[in-house]
Amino acid sequence: MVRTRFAPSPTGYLHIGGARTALFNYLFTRHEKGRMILRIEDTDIERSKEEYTNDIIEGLRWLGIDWDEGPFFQRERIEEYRKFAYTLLEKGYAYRCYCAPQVLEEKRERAIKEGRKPSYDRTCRDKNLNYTDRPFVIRFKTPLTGNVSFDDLIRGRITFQCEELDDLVILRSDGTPTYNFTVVIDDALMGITHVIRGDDHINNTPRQILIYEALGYKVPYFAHVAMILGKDRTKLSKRHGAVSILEYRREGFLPEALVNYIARLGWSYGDQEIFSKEELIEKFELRDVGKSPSIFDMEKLLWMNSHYIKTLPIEVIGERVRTFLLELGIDVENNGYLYKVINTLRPRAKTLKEMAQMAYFYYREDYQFENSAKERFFTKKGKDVLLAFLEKFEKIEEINEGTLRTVFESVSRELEIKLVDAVQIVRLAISGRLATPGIFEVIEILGKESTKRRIRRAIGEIT
RNA sequence: GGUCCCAUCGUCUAGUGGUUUAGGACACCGGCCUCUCACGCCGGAAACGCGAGUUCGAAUCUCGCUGGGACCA
Repeated sequence: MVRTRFAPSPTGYLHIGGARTALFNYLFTRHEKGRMILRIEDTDIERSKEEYTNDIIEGLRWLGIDWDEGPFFQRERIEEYRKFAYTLLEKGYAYRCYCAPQVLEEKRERAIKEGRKPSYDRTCRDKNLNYTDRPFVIRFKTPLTGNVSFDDLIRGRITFQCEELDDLVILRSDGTPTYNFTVVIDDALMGITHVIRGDDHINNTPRQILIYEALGYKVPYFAHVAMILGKDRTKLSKRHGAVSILEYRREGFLPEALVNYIARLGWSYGDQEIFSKEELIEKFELRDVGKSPSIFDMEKLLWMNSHYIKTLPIEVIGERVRTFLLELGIDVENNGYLYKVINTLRPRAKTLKEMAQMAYFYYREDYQFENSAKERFFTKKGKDVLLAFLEKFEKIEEINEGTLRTVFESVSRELEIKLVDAVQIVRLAISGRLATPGIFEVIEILGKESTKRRIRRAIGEIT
């Protein structure tokens, strides 16, 4: 049975890159009908924060990426790692190293100056030292010769020469285990069969394989996914805008859009662009994941988001846009009126936040009139147009496109202005803006009384 | 600096030796629709990093170079 894990360090928010790694793990696992584990790698006490852990978990939940076991916290497992470090020591796969940090630092600097590789010179490797009164680290005994290779599920065979690897520290002098060690212990103990992670870990892989072998555990399959880069082609970081995935939620993105977008970043299925989650699970294969890094493109994400705004069931959009209306101080029911409003806004809004802003005038009559538009249309002539419109509008029995069109046409004919100008003046009066959904549908939705009040208010604005 | 990875339109990518005048999508440009803004529809511009080799034939295989990235220091 396939077992995977997503193992973030809570030293930062869940960003696009992490979310994609999680998604690929999730899609692969569900496709294979396996089990996915969430493990929080919080051994770096200095930099790990609970705030980040919460952000990661909430981000995953929001995206609909669920897991089967965990979250497990490495901080609670320190004793376990320590035990295994000593096991390696006893079996002769590791040794105590008493080299003082300052001495190591001096040697390193000298090596760099002389143009040699600054790796540990293995002073303590074969001395079998065991002083109890002096601080020491435990180092892994890397083979001096030979090579380590593995068949990456995305990249094919990757080989490293052992000479290039030095004897890495697995347990620090304060008794805390190091990253490359804890990962192996956990992946082995948790029965992980497929490690899907960012390709920034490729260089760690040979060291980890050596530890698996020393411990006698089966080496899992590895799949290294290329990084997601910012516009400047460097690793995505705080400089590139929205940090946490939850920031996208705040900005009015839909999780469906984000999941779809992220999935297509580095993975493809012919020419298809739009995938539901079920479809992704059905079609996702590691062999279709690309090898080259990709650049995050906000424009395409926005397009994807507007696609889902247009196509998701209206009740779903209604429920979600309510949050954003509430932020504008508008508390609404998820009912028929909202649905009418949404239907006019769907083709226009790229985000839910934008949709809420556009919807403001449908719910409130205290909207501001756009300044430049006011200057252009709220003139003496404009006032006449509004007065004429109001007079005719009050007389019509039923509000529909036909009757409204007649009103606009006669107003423009009588005052000798273009139809478009009559429409724009009324549009500005009833919404405060010059770009809105079609004027007829807007008036139909607002209703006769509200429309009249709005027109009168606008007339009052004109001096 | 060392190691490792990567390389098709600006961006995401299809393409696995001939079906390719290299396809789709975003963005961009033009047109249509039209009460504004959008949506939609139609059309356009836009790429195989360079150089050798293998082959009858290479975007596709091999090597080198160049460029980019990551990790370690």
